[in-house]
Amino acid sequence: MDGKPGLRERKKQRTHAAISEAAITLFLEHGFNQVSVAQVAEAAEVSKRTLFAYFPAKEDLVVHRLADHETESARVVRARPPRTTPLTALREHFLKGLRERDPITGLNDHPQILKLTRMILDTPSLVARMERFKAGAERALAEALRETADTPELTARLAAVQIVAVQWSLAQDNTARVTYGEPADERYAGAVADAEHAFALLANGLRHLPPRK
Amino acid sequence: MDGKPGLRERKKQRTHAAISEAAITLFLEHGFNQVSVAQVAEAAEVSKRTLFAYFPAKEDLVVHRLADHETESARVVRARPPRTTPLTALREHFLKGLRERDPITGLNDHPQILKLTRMILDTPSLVARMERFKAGAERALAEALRETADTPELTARLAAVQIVAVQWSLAQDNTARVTYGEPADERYAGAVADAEHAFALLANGLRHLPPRK
DNA sequence: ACTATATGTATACCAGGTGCAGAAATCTCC
DNA sequence: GGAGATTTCTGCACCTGGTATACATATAGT
Repeated sequence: MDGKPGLRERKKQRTHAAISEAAITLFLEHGFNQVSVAQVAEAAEVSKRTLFAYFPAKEDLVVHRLADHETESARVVRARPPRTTPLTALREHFLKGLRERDPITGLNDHPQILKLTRMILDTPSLVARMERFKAGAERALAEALRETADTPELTARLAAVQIVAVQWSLAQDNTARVTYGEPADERYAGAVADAEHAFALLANGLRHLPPRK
Repeated sequence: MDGKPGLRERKKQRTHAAISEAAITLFLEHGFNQVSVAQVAEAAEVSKRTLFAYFPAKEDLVVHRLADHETESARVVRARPPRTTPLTALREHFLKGLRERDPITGLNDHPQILKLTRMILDTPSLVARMERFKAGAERALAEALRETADTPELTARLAAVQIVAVQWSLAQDNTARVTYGEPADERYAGAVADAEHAFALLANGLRHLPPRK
């Protein structure tokens, strides 16, 4: 598909990677707010102006790595096997993520990833930036539902926001526990049980929330 | 409860109101990003530093008016009549909001409110600020569910994020349509139908999303 | 009226982000 | 392989949101 990326293209990729690496290294060492973009630029041997040509905002130096995940749920729904409901496919995919300790599930305690996760959660501007990913994920998933599940627009959007919110909530819970010190392997069983519970709730609805006596 | 607010207290309230008013006026006239906080401070006849003593960030000049709504769902759940499920109480409350054209439902086309809404939705940093309200609403609602519905922690959190996400989605839809030019009174019937559908989905679950053939 | 305290101001400063003019590298075509 | 067009990088000045410091003013309580 791409026999010769061209020198220019390769150089761009290398610069992009260099900036990102320098940024993550510095951020992990001193904290996001303690490092200025000027310092990152200097460490990457690039001008501040160039840095902003590659990354539109300081926060993107960190979160651009999660860009692929934005459309992950949508892709899973589109690629689901025949006779499988979207929810089933998404549940299976999430459980697979837990098994594989995919950082997106929050169930990963490798020190590097743990530290990065903690930094993100402790930095309001980074959390805000993550929320925008959530919005993107909702849009993409709604689109996938509409197209592959013959679902009316409104239903697709409502289902999408519920699903994304629940996945996010599960991941946050795992992250919180692992961050608190619980080893991922110990948390695994509980994480699976919680995920099953969550997807069951999603499937069966909230009508069983008890009334006031 | 407060017989004598005291001169100091009253002055503070007046300053607060003056700054907020000056800000909204200027923002509506020229746009959020086109007006600097320095200009707002000058219009309110206050120093920049004082402005930041009253409002922690520029965005708060706009969104502080919605602060009350943050715990609205939680209050509704706590105050629900006997033998009423949380979901029923929330549905009734939302429908009442539609009837009364509560701006929080998106179903309000008064020019002032419409313009303000449009401005918020068109300004990324303001949208981000709104997301933080959403998070607060989720926490408060989860707490209310846990306490008044005898629901385990996880279930309460999951239910809360779903409910808040759906309400938000409904409001956004209404806002989009009204912003697009549809009069609120014309939209009303559709908004009610959509809300009923959304709460039914919330109650009954997503298990009926069709499989891939 | 007098003093402790809360509130406001002026000024200087920092960091993220952008606009601009020109230098340097890359590509293209001969 | 070199000349010119094009893209990318750079340095610099500049704007804005937000904070620190040090000082002035107004209020509250006696």
